[in-house]
This record gives sequence, C-alpha cells and structure tokens, in this order.
Amino acid sequence: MSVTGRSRKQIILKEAARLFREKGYLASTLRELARRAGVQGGSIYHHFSSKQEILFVLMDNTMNDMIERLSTSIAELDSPLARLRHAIRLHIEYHIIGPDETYITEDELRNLESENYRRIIVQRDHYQQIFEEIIAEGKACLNWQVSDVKLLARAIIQMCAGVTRWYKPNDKFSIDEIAEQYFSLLLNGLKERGAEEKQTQPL
Amino acid sequence: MSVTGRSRKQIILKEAARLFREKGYLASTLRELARRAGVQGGSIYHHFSSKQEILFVLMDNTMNDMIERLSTSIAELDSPLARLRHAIRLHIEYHIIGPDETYITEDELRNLESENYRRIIVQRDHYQQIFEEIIAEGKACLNWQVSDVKLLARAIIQMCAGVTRWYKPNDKFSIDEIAEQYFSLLLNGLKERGAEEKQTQPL
DNA sequence: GCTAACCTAACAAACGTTAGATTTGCCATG
DNA sequence: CATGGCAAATCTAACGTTTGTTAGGTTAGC
Repeated sequence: MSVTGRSRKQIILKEAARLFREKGYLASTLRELARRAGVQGGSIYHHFSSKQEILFVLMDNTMNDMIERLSTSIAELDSPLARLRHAIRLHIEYHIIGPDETYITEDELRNLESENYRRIIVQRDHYQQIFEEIIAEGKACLNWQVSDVKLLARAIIQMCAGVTRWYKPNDKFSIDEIAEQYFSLLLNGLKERGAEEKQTQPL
Repeated sequence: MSVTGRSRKQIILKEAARLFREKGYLASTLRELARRAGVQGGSIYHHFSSKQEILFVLMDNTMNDMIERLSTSIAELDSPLARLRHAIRLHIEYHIIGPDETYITEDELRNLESENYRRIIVQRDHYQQIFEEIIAEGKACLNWQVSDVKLLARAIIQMCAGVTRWYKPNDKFSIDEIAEQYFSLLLNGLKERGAEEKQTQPL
C-alpha cells in the first residue's frame, strides 16, 4: 500500500504465517513470533488483541485474496475447459509456491474459535462454489460426465491441496507440470482414448 | 486378543484416538485423556512413557494394520482394475467410518518427534507403494495413460484422504457411492466416451 | 507376599496475557 | 527553527493457569 516499507503489523502477520506454517498454530509461541518480528513479547498486543486474532486475520485476508484472484482471472477465459485448467493451476500454485498464508488456510481451520470458524467456512464455501460453477458449465456445454457437481468440486480441491503434503522444492516436476498432469487426468481419466470399451465387471 | 475385555492400556489407546481426532494432539490434555479412560492423570505413565509415545504407538499400530489389510485384500483380486477400485474403496473407508486412528495417521504427522516421524514415513511410503504397483500394472497390462506413476498415486491418495475434510455422517452419499464415483472419475475422466476428439488448445 | 496397577500431590517449565513505564515520531505552536 | 506535548509504539516485568512429568504411597490380584 504505502511506499514506506511494511508496517510492523504487516511484518508480524508475515512472520506469523511463516511460523504457523512451520510449526503449526498451537505449537507456535508468541514469544518466538515476537523474536522473529524483531519485537518484544508483549508488544504484539498493541497490534492484535490475541493470538487467535492473528490467525483469523491471516486466514481472512488470504481467503478474500484467493477468491478475488480466482474469480477475476477465470472471468477472462471463455470455455469451461480453459477455466478448469486455470483454476487447477492456480489452486495448486496457491498451496505450494504461494505465500505461506494459503497453506495455513487449509490446515488450521480446526484451531479457529467458533465464531471465527464460521466466518472462514463461509469463504471456503464461496471458493468451492467457483469450482462448482465451472463444472456445472462444463456439464451443460461440453457434456462432461459428472454425476455430482459438489462431490467432484471437493475431490478436485482436495487432490490439488494435497500436493502440499508431499511436494518439496526441487521436485522433479514444476508446478505447471503437476497442474497439467492433474488437469489431463481429470479430463481424460486413465483409460486410453479410442480403446475398446471393455465392460468393467462389477466387483 | 484376549477374551477378558480390553486391557486398560488398550482403553487408553482407544480414548486417545478419539480425543486426538476431536481436538488434535497438541490441544489434547493427558488429564482429560485420563478422565475419559476412567483413570487418574499420573496413572497413564504406568502404561506409556510419554504423551508422544501414545501418539506414536497409535500411528504405528494403525499403519501396520492399514498396510496389511490393503495388501492381503487386493492379493485376491486378479485385475489392476479391480485392485484399484478396491484400494480406493478401502482408503476412503479408512478415513471416514474407519477407526479414529486412521484419521490421526494423516493429520498428526507434524507432531511426531524426528525419530518417530522417520519411522512412520517409512510405513506411509510403503502404503503408497502399493498404489504405485497397481497403477504400474494397469499401465503395463491395460495401457492406462499414466505419465508418472508416483505422482498419480499421490494424487489418488490425497483425493481420497481429503474426504475427511468435508464428509459428515448422514451425507447424501454413502462411502460406497463416493468411492465408486471417485473410481469412475479416475478411470474415465470428465470427457464423454466416444465423443469427438476436440483438440484442446494449449494455453 | 510380591508385583503390577493405580492414586495423590506436587514440581518446574512454558504459555497467553496484562499493567505500567519508557521511548519514538510527529505536529502544532512560539 | 526550536520546542513542547501528545499519542502511538515498544519495552519490561510479572501474574495466573495449564501442562507434561515425577516421586512416593496405596490398593488389588495371583
């Protein structure tokens, strides 16, 4: 926003994101957060009213950001195909090279107090809904084989977010390559195109 | 094992699984665990040397169980198709109706101390390898379109495990239905069978 | 009567949080 | 330009609670 470097409050938020990602919210100490932010323990309370508020502000900002960036960027694309590909690409990017904040958004839901939890869930549902709309459109326009839109949206989101659980920097694949393989898998499945339709035996 | 009901040690383990799943490992208190197990706080240390050991024993037992049940049950099936379907079914089942222990196995890895962590990771890799073998076999025998076996195995595992993050009892779908839809999606993808091969534009 | 199982009571450390003192940056005023 | 003052920012030091853990005594079962 301002030209004058980050404010201390923003520094604290950024360091909190790194710390929470590294150790988890509960295992993170305000004293260590203060140390990393170059400040004394009690000083944090001048910017935030509690440790919980830091987590909430972090997740709230990030969720708003994710939703806005996703919805505006797919608005420019004209086919459900291109939109789904882009959404997958962006979702994976969010959870890997993306700021630490997006990682936390997935993992620390459990540690939100009830009111905060409710508010973040609303946003998460909103985010998921964007995927649902893409899928519904593909079903209507491109005749995608989808038995349940919501179930599929969840499956895709979880599959992509799950990348965080195994991806390490310097992996043999780049983000783009992973995204492309996931997209291709979802679109085409495992079976070879044009192969004989072997009746799959039930059981 | 024995006919004489569960031993107290087993009760503690079972209650620990429930508690850890409900509140998470770090947020769970040994005093509350003791209360639920019908025992006084300090008594737990007669059965376990630390809180950490409870978590490890829990995950270790569960991992061994999951690996054994998966590998013996797919050994009876004769096609990669049937094996993949069964593996998906079992993996989803593990993470929903399955004992609380399997849930924890996914979620509490971060809270294992380094040596324990290393040992559980070995088992997790072993579990994943079973999926990789099924996929490799399908690629060789049924000409599945797979560009990277390991990547695909991870995608499947994460997608299925992710069910825990949204599934609630009394959901409109049963475990079987979810598993079948996931399996069908993986096999066939979104595109309609026999549809024209529209060249997907790179971009 | 011995051993495993369990209880009681406490300790030391770490934590989130708070209150009060101190410093810093800024701006109006002389 | 200097200066006084005010509010925001930060520091210091502590409090009260909770936590994992431990030591020693007590009970129960074979």
